[in-house]
This record gives sequence, C-alpha cells and structure tokens, in this order.
Amino acid sequence: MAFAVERFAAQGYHPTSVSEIVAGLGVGKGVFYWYFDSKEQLFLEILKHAQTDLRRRQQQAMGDEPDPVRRIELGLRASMAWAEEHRDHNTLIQVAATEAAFADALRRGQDTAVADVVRHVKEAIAQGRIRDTDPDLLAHAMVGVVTHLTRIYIYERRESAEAVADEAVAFCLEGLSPASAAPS
Amino acid sequence: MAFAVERFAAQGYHPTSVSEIVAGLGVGKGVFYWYFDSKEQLFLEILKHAQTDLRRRQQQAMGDEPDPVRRIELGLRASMAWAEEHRDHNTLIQVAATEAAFADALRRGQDTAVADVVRHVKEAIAQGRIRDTDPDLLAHAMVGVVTHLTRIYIYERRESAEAVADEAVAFCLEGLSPASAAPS
DNA sequence: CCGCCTCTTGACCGACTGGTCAAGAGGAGT
DNA sequence: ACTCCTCTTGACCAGTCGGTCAAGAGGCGG
Repeated sequence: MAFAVERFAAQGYHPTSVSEIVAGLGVGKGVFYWYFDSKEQLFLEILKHAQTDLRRRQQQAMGDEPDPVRRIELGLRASMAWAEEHRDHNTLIQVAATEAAFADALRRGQDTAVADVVRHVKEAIAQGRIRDTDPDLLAHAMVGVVTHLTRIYIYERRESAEAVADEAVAFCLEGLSPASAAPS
Repeated sequence: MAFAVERFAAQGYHPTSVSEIVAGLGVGKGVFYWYFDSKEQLFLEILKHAQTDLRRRQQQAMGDEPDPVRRIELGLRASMAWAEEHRDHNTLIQVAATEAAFADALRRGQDTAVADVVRHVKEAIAQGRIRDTDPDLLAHAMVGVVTHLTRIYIYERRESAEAVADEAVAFCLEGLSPASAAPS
C-alpha cells in the first residue's frame, strides 16, 4: 500500500505505527490485520516488491545488448533512474538494512542483483575488457558507488539522475585515473 | 558508554530501551538521566565521538605524506582498518543514517570528512594526476565504495580489512579498467 | 554529630504500541 | 425474507516506552 510505503520511508520502521497507517487510510485496524498477518509481514511484502521491481527495470534496460561492459553501464543507469522515480521504495531498502529482522530478506534480494552483474563482469573479464579481479567484489563496489551517490546527489541535493549517472558510470569504469577518453 | 554502543549497534536505536541499558549496567534509571538529558542525547554523543575518532585516525594515517594520491589511498585504508576495529561504532553510524533525528549530526560529520578528501583530490587534479571532474563527487563515490565493501566483506564475510582495502583502493584508482599496473 | 551536596534508587506516570475480538454491515445465493 | 460469508469497525488488552521524582545513601567540611 502506497501510503504505508511513504510513512515507512519518511520515519523508519519502528516509529511508524499500525494505528497511524490505518488512520491515514481512514479505515479500522481490523482491516489491516485481515489482509496482513503483522506489521512485519507488510514491510517484507513491500520490500520484496521493491526489489523485484528494481531488478525488472535493470533487466529490461540491458535488453539484448551484446557488449557486457555496456550492459553493466545500462544497469547502473537504470538503477539510478529507478531510484529517482521510486524514492520512497529506495529509502525503504536503506531502512531495511539497519533492521536485523529484515537483513535476511534484504540480502537475498541484493545477492541475486549482484549475481546478475557478476555474470556480465565475468564475460567482460574473459574478453580482457576489465581488470581481472574478484568479479563479486567489483559488483559490490559498483553497488556502493550507486547507492551512495544516489543518496547524496539525487535525494539530498536533488540533482538529475541522468547527470549523476554519467559521473557514476565514469567513476566505475575509470576510477580516479585520467587515462582514457570516454569509451562509448 | 561501551555497553550502550553495543546494544544500539546490535538492535538499532528504537528497539534498544533505556531500561535495557541501565539493567545491563546494573544501575538504576535515575543515574542515566543524571548524566544524560535523554536517550537521544546519549546517541548523539556516541555518534559524534565515533566520527571524530574516525577522522583522527584518517588524519594521522596520512601524516605528512606529500603525494596527494597516496594521501587519499592512506585515508581509504585507515577508514577500513578503523571500521574493522570499531565494528560497533561503525554500524552505529549506519543506524544513524536511517533515523531522521540524527540525519543532521551525521551529515555534518560526513561533510567535514569529505571536505578533507576533497582537498587532496583538488591538489591531485591540479597535478593532472586524476580525472578533472567534480572533486566532491569523486570523494563521495569513494565513501560509497568503502562503506559498502566494509559492510559486505569485513562485517558479513569477515575477510581481513587489509585485503579488502587493497581491492577498494585499486577500484577507486582504476575502476574496472584494465589499464595500468599497480602504481605504488 | 550535623548539615550539605552529589549521586543513586526504583516505583511510578501517561502515552502509546502491536495485536485481538465481539459486534455488525452489506452483498450474493436461494 | 433468510442465511451465509466476506469484510469492517473500534474498544480493548497486556505490555513497553521514555522520562520523573520522592526518598535516601554516603562522603566531606566544619
């Protein structure tokens, strides 16, 4: 339910009470417990939905692009675009990261997302296109870049997702090094 | 107080009650409110202490190193070493990130830490040693890499901070690109 | 021995929590 | 018209929360 997502994102899990949610919806408390077993289950449902939605967005962005490096780039851009459009769902994922009760569900979703990226990284390594290091680590490093830049630049400073994505992609591809000109 | 840090880090802010803290310490509730105005103030105090401790560690690691790029590298390594040694304090910083009440204090500390890095980045850009882009963004990207890799590899998978730091530094310097051999 | 002051106790307060449940509304089938 | 079943209500429950405060403990100067 959209209203619950907004409250959870704005205040966090614990400070958002079931009473507040049902009051905001103008319904009685019974209807909540008719559709959900508990507050925790509602949160898990929303979390899962958000993760699968993000993943779908990434996959359709990559489409049938043959170049693995370009696929990675498209995935990064899709993540940031999604984060801009679904601010509440994305902050909710960050909320889940600090609640032990949701750590499992969160990690499961994140692992499959990372696994997707790892496939492309491995392919690119096989082609000698990127550094031959632990692909898992490279994927996680990119996740770190994207999530942090999203939080700071898109959420706090309200810059355009596209502009930030350009920089994020450049950083992931080249790091700090001044080496090559833009690839694509 | 070390005990409170441990509880906050393990359970988060809201699930940790004042009653639990004082019970764990074997003291009455009054003594808590004699030394602190509120639960919130205690948390802020701990948070501030953690941030200044991390910053001190970074600065002493960089020492009087003349090379700005090397200074950045030393700062990254110091951050990960500190995170490994002060796991609880570090997760507490992550907890603070999802509580609106602490967002301000957190951001203030993070901004000064980023400002430190930005100085070195600017110097390195002036020397043509790194890509000429928004230094602030580069600094934040590195923060993202470090915090995420710390969480996944040091905290969840319990790998050595040194090994992870090697990879983090390599990623920040070169990104995915296979270009140059290791610098230092 | 007394007052004084810092520190400590834990019962207590009102507010609020997640969750339950007897009561009933209202549509569908007969 | 009557039953049945899904859906809805909100008063209610036991428990917990952050925070207060009258009551003292105990050291110290005089």
